[in-house]
Amino acid sequence: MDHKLESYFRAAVSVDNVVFGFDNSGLKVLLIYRGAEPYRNCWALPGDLIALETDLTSSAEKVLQDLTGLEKVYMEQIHTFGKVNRHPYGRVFTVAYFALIKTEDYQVHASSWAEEAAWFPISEIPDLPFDHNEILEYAKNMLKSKIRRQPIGFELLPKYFTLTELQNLYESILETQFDVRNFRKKILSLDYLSETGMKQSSVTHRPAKLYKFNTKKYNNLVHSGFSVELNFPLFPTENLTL
Amino acid sequence: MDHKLESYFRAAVSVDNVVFGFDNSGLKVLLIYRGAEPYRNCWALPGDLIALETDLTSSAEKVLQDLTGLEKVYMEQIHTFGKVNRHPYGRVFTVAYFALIKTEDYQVHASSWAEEAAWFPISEIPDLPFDHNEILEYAKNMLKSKIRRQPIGFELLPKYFTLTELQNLYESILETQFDVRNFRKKILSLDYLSETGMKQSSVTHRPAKLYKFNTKKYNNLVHSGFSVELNFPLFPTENLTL
DNA sequence: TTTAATTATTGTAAATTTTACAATATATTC
DNA sequence: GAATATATTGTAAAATTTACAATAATTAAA
Repeated sequence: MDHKLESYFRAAVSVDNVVFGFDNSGLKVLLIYRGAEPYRNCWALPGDLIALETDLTSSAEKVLQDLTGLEKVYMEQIHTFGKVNRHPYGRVFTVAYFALIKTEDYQVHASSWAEEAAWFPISEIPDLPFDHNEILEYAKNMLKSKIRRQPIGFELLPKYFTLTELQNLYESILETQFDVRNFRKKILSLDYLSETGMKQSSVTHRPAKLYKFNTKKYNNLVHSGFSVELNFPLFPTENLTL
Repeated sequence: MDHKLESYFRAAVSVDNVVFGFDNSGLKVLLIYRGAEPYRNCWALPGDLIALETDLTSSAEKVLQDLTGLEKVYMEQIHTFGKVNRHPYGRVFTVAYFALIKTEDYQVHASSWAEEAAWFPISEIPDLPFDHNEILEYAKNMLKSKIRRQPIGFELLPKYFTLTELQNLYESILETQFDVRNFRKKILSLDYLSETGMKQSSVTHRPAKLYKFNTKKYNNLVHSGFSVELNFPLFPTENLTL
């Protein structure tokens, strides 16, 4: 078997990141305009081949940092895609990650391998090269399923946010609507939000209270074994099945 | 960059399967005794390097089929592990899968690269080579989390089973206990089990009714958008947080 | 300063689900 | 038929979820 061993060591592995952001107009995904072959001059997910001396996790973080300049971002591995012909240059497996970033903290960097970077509304994603559309679908489903079980939504919001913003975020991701009173009751009952005492300013109507995610409270809850799942549906019995 | 391109194509990718089985004495994992280097003469997860002409998914199925002779088994990708030094022969990424099999259908095959194969109780797993213990932890958590949301438990049981067996299965996987009455009410209310009209035989006590998983009912439920999550806790408020 | 416009905030009763808890039924073996 | 062993079932209390609309706070305009 030893004489065959080297025949296995001719694959490449890449990471592809699905970077989600959120603003008042909804959920967004960051795409780059490829400046290099293959698929030069196409919008695609930010990704790169992995250097053999770099850990998988580090590679994913590096791709994101090169693109956004952000460190310590919420990232999670989604799935690995490995069809034989998914890459024109050879056998390339790709490990997909998703990342959640606060768009207000983000500065566009056109990085080495990207001529441009831009936010695309989740509902207006163009045809992407490789299997990137499939990866994006996976990422969307994972986000949907994850936000129901863990308070990751806060990674997409500014440090201080209103309950209305939070509700909009949940509604965008889950593609459904919630009753205002029930949503607030539920999210506050989970007891990991804190009032900041501050209010919105420069709005032309009653300003909303600003809340923040209370990491300490949350960790205590999790540590004490409390379930922090958000039970849905909360409104006109929408059916959410995974 | 082209002159560097080939430097990326020197990785290998493997699949490692965590194969779960279940019998009256609890949850089991299938391990093989390695007959080849590296880590010859160690118990390890069944896995193999991927041939470059084989799709990722097919490779995972092939490893399992070589080992068990089973096709059309419930399999799902868990996670990909890619630390630089996880394999002594070079840069090897491994994609971990878990599989659920009905042990009664299973025939032990000592396959090409395995001298032996044996079931290990989930609580008695030895030290494993590579990062296999870590992979197994991932798999256990995934199974725990998945069985709460999808009726995959049936993949581990015989075609016909009793509610007591089903409860034992859930209790083994979730490492908790349920009240008999509440468990039955809940699982029957989900309405994807059918009575078969048959009963246990050759037991020395009141025989239990045999049920089966009704795929048609289940698909209808899912299709009609019904949630088939099993809400826990069902018993002395055990705290299950993910 | 009043009015209009806009969004924020809050309570409650009904329905549903979950929980806690133990007595009775059905089979085999002796 | 008595002993043994497991299977099966109901109900009331508690908790959660649901459905539903009036009032509050701010700015801009009149």
